[in-house]
Amino acid sequence: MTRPTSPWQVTGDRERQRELKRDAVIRAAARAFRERGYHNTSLDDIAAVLHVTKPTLYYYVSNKEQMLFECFREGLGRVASACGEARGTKTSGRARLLAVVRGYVEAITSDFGWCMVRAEDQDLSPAMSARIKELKSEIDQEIRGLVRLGIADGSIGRCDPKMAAFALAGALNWIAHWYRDNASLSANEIAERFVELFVNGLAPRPSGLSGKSP
Amino acid sequence: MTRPTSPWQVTGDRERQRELKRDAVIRAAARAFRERGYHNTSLDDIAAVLHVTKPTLYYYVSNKEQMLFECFREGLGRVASACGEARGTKTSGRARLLAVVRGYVEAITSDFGWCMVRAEDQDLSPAMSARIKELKSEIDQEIRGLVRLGIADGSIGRCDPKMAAFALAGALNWIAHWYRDNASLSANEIAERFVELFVNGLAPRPSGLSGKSP
DNA sequence: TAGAATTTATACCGGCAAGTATAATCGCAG
DNA sequence: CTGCGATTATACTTGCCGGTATAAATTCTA
Repeated sequence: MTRPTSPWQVTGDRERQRELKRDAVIRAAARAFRERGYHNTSLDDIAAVLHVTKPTLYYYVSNKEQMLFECFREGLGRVASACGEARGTKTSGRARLLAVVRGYVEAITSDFGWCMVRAEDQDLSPAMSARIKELKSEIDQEIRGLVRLGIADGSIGRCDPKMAAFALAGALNWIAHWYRDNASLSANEIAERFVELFVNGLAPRPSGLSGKSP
Repeated sequence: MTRPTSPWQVTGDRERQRELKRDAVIRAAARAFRERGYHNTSLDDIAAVLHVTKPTLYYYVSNKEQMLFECFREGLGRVASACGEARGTKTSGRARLLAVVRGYVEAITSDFGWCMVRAEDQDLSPAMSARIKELKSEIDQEIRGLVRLGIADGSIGRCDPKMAAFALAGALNWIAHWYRDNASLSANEIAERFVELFVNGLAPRPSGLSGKSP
């Protein structure tokens, strides 16, 4: 019911262009939000970065709130797909958890890291807010599941999966507060150290059997 | 140079009243911010909770920004004093760290927990923002110091103190995101589990010598 | 090259909320 | 009860910013 008959699919190039521009808008928004915060960023600011004017933004996005939503989604989506990949592999619970951690750090240090964790879902409409909560909850459940799996297969010691998931996610999310692009550590290095820390804990280990079980 | 001569100190009751009311304003602000976020909270909202009107608030506080600042300070101050107490005791680095964790959880689950970690210092004037950063940095340094101390005295295993402090603080700060007053776990229980987790790590331990060294 | 669709800009509206005169009250000392 | 400081309320101004009506420019198709 759009476009009568023959040239149903446009040049294809036009659509691609549009998509790219839309992505650029979302990206610019994400960066601006990270730097100044959601409420301290005006649409004019975002437009200026792109050398465009405000109405142009509205051509690609329906309103400011939706920009935030898309940023949320982009970031969370990356973590979710890391979870998905981990589920594919058939290694131990601990190994899978570590894979997720790597993907998580990657996502959190991206442009969308800020939105992912520091943006307030209060700033979203109830419907969008609910959707975000849902996505976050899925990730949380995924992590808890991996911890439980690890406990079951013996690759992780006994602990409260819920608390472990909270602590791990908290430590990871917090990276968004202190990470800077020019940081001394790369995303991967950070992931390695976090893994080391969470696996071995702070207590001194009787050296030798540090942590390479299943 | 205020109040000529004799009754320098007023009734004392008057001053006390004022102080109490001011505290009530800050508290109300903290609660409102936590529920709706800083930018979604109007001064009229805060005033309404106190059954007062907006100008009354200005009698106790110079502007909205200062309210946020005071909330920040209150929360951070509590953590700082936990650090101070820990420094008093002469126990192992690990024991002191655990004491700090308890105080930290207490602070983060208070009314000021939200402001402490989720409020954006972007919303503060450069001067105030700088002051907050300073306070946060002091706490961070304190924690790193305890980790180093623990490593030195053998109560903590070898690790990167900076990363350990980041991970620990992150996990703790994140509590502000999920903690609800009616939660099943009390602040103290949360602290215990976190300590257990961070001390022992996720890897299974050869049972027996779990973690009660110096 | 006509003209339709797509893309962008100019110029405006409206509302909300921070902050502020100004004046009315309240409570206590004399 | 009287007058002065401390406290609170009424009613307003002001600026910002999200959102939009409208028209111009650009690009593709035929």
